[in-house]
Amino acid sequence: MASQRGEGETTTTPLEAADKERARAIPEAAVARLAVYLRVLSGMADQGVTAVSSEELSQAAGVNAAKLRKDLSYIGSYGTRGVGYDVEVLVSHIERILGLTRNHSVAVVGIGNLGHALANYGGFPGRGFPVTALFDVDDDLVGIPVGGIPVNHIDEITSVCMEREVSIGVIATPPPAAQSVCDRLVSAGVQCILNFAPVVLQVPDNVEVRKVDLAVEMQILSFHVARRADEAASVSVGNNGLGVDGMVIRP
Amino acid sequence: MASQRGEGETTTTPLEAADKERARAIPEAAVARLAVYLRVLSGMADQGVTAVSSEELSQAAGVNAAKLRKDLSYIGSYGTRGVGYDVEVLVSHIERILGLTRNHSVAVVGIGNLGHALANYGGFPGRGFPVTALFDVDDDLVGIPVGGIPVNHIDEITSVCMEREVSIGVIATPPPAAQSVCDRLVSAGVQCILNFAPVVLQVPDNVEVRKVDLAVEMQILSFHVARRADEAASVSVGNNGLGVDGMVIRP
DNA sequence: CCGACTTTGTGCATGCGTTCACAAGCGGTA
DNA sequence: TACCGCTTGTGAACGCATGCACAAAGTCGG
Repeated sequence: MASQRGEGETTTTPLEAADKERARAIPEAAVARLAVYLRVLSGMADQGVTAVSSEELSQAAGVNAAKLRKDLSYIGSYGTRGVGYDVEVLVSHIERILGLTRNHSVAVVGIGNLGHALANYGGFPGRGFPVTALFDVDDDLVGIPVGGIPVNHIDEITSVCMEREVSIGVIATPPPAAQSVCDRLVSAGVQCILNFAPVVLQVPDNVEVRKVDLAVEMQILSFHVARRADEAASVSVGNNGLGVDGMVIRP
Repeated sequence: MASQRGEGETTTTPLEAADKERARAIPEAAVARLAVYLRVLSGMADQGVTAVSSEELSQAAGVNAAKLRKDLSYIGSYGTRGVGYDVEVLVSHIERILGLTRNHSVAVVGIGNLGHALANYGGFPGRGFPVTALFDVDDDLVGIPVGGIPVNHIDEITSVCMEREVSIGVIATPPPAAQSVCDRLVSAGVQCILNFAPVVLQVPDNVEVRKVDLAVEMQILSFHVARRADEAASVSVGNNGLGVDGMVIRP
C-alpha cells in the first residue's frame, strides 16, 4: 500500500511526505536541471544574494524561464509572486528532493588515469558524495592510498561495499572488465552505477545506470562539425568571418 | 525505397549528397545512439561477425529493436529484408554520417587530474580524434610533454588552435577559468566544445557545447537512491532478496 | 486602503521522440 | 517458378517535454 495518499490528511509527516510523493512525478530531464539550478543558487548564496527571479535564475542556468518555473513547480510552490524566490529556501528544497540531505558513499573501481582523477576529487564538488572505497586488479596498487583512501583488490568489492554501505559505484575500468565489475557491485547491493567504460552494461531492473561516454560525446560533436561543414558548403562559401578552414566538401 | 523519391534526380553526387541532406533531419537523440551502435558493430566486426539482425544489434546496444531500425532508417536503407544488416556496410555508413571519415583535431585545456587522464587517452578510443594541443596556466607545466604532446601556455590558445586547425576543444579547467577559456577557443574558430567544468557556458549560436557534469550525474543518482528508499519504505519492508541493508527511513 | 505593477504558477497547444503494428521485400525451398 | 517465412522500413498513435500566454497572488507607492 502506498501509505495513505487520501489527497487530504497530511497528518503523518507534515512536509517530508508530500515531497516524497511528488518525487515520483518529476520528469527525468527536470531532475538533471534541478541539479544545475542548485549549483547556480549555491553560487548566488555564497555571494550574498538572498532573492532571485525566475528570469535571472533561468538565464544563469541557460534555460527558458517558463521551463525553470515548471521545473520548480514539480517540487512545490516556494516562490513569492511579484518578488521571486528566496535563494536559501530554494536551495534547501532542491537538496531535499535530490536526496542530498544524506551522504552517499561512493566506490570507485579502476584506478587508472581516470580513476585517479576521480579519487582525487575527494568527495565530489558540492560535497555530499564521500569516496569511501577504491578498487583495482593491479596488486601493485593495492594498499597504496589515493586521495587519502587505500586501494583494495577488486575481489573485495562485495564485502567492502556492503560493509561501508556504498550506495553509488563508479566504474572506471577498461571495457572488458566493466560488466564483471558491474555484476559484483550489484551483488553487493549497489543500486546506482556511474559507468565511464564504453560498454553497454546489463543490469537488473532495480539498478540505475548512468553512463558517461567520452567517445560518444566526441562523435556527437564530430557529427555537428560535419553538418556545419556541409551547410557552409551548400549554402555558399563559408560565411563565418574566421578562417576555420575553408575545406571543400564536394568532389 | 527512399533513394529517389519523386523530386529525385540524384544526378549531382550519387551517394554523399543524399547522406548530407539527411544529416540535418537526424534527431539529436538518435545521433547519440548511432555512436553506440557503431561501437557495438565494430566489436562484432572484430570478432568476424558479418551480418546482424535488428533484434541482435538492439539487444547488444540496450535499446528497443524498433527504435534501432528507425534510427538506422534516418541514415538510409542499408538492410536486407529477411536477412538483416551487413556489419561492414553499416559501420562505414554510420562512420560517414558521424563525420568520422575525417580526423578531428582535439585540444585539451586544463592539465590537472582530469586533463592528464584525457591527454593520456592519446587519440580517443575508436581513433579519429587525435589530441594535438594541450594548455594550462601553470608555467611549471608548460613545455612538459603529457601523453606525448607538450603543454602550451593558455595564452597561446588562439594562435595554436588556429594553426593546428583544432575542431574540438575540451575544457577541463577549474570552474572560474572555464568561461574565459571557452571565449578564447571560440575566437580561435573552434565550433565544438566538450565542457567538463561545472559551469554553464555562454557561447554564440554557431558553437556547439556538450557538457559532462560529474556532480550533476551524481546528484541524479542520489535522487534515484532517495526515490528507491522511499518506495521501499512506503510499500513495505524491502522486497529484494539481497541484504542491501535494511535501513529505516522514517524517524 | 486602494490601485497598479511585478512575478509566479499552470492550463493548453505544439513539437519531438518512442513504440506499435503491419505491409513490403527478399532469400530459401520445393 | 511460385510459395513461405523472416526481417526490414515506416505510417500512425501515443506520451513526454517544451514554450506560450494568462490568471492568480503578492508587493509597493500614493
